[in-house]
Amino acid sequence: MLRLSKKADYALMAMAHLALKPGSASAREIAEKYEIPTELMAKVLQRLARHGLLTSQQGARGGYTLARTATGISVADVIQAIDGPVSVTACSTHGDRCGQFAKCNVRDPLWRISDIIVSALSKTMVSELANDVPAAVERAPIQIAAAPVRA
Amino acid sequence: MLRLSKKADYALMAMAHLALKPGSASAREIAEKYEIPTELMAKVLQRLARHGLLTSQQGARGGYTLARTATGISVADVIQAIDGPVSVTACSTHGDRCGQFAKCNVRDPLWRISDIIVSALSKTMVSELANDVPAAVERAPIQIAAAPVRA
DNA sequence: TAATCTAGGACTTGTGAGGTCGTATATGAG
DNA sequence: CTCATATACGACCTCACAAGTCCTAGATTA
Ligand code: SF4
Ligand code: SF4
Repeated sequence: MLRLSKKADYALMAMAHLALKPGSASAREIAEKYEIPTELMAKVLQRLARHGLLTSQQGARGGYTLARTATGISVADVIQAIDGPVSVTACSTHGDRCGQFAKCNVRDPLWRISDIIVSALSKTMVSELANDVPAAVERAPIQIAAAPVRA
Repeated sequence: MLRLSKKADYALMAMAHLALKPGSASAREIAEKYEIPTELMAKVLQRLARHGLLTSQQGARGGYTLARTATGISVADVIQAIDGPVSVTACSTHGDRCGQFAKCNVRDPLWRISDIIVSALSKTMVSELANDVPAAVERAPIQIAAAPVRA
């Protein structure tokens, strides 16, 4: 439960890889290194590129590069590029009202929890994935009202 | 993505309902009130009872009651009772090692995020779901190291 | 012009969530 | 006593979606 998709997982691995590696890397290269199905990795990278997180270079000797610096891309960015908006409840996105929407008694509290999660994802940058922070020493506390992140 | 299951959702609604209502309530009663499939609601409640979050009374005029006070049950308790341990990654539980486990470069950072999420869920009590806190005024900040909550 | 790469749609497969059914058992009311 | 109303629980069905495959087109370089 609350698990993120494999594609998103792959995406994060690729981003972390690109954050370290200078220059560009091809889909095949990354896929083989992490034992990810090549075609699937390609698709994931394409999506990241389409969402402006990566820049792509076509043709032989082509590949992908981070579009911004690794400190400027959050894992929330990556996840949302792959899986769409993060939503804890079925009702959170647009008018996706589940059958219980009208009578629901837990909607607001759950949205608040959702904000905490999105906030946590937004504050963790790809750079932190790459050079895995040694000990999470003194990180900024997550404040509830700190996330105006909703879609 | 990162959505919680419908069953968990139903469970939280039921818990919030029971937190308000004095005495006990039957599965059918709750199911009808929130337009939840009766048989499914029953199953969810049974599971909550088996995990010690509810006490059940069989037979006519039977039903369910909160086993503890609403301030003593967290939404993490409820979710875990229904869906098992909260895990952001496929590898988080026991030896559920996905194919990439060996070469994975994002495992640790993701677990840290997972801890933040679990922490948020553990700090929100069923009582807060019930009488939806007026404005989330001054809540304790979520600290990263604050969650020794793993399984 | 052949090899290598991205781009992207169409397709197949597998899994698990959501929901249903059937049956056994407990219990109070009439 | 027995009937209506509950919980208890396993087996089953169904269907959407995640994960993965395949195929074709177009860019780039050696
Ligand atoms: S049950 Fe309530 S919280 Fe869950 S999806 Fe429906 S409206 Fe949203
Ligand atoms: S890819 Fe890494 S983080 Fe994701 S499940 Fe596998 S081991 Fe865990």
